Amino acid sequence: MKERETRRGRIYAVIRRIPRGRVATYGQVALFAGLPGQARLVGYALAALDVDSDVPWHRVVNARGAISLPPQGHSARMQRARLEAEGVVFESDRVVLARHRWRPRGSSRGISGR
DNA sequence: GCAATGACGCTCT
DNA sequence: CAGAGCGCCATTG
Repeated sequence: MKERETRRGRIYAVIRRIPRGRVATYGQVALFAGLPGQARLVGYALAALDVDSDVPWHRVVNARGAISLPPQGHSARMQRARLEAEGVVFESDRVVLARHRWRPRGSSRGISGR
């Protein structure tokens, strides 16, 4: 499990460029990684992440803005705690994507700000 | 090599 | 707003 990490490496690279205090959805990461529609691959890549990874995986949430990991899970609590520590606001166990959605240059797609 | 599973997303009910 | 169904691809048994 080391070769063919191109796809995974690409995903990690995208996640690494997510600014602090901002969050991105799996679909977004997949899209910017060159894998449109393959949000599952992103989740799979994160699941295989090493504890020593310098990848801010906690900044990745699902399309609803909620943490995909089991709420009672240790990782889920850590993710939320870390996000809140960065200033991310939660609303009913969901991140306010309208306010914290990562917006890389060029992804305007005609948004009026919300 | 086939079958089942999984850190998801979108649409319909 | 919540729940169920279908699709897409990679990893594992």
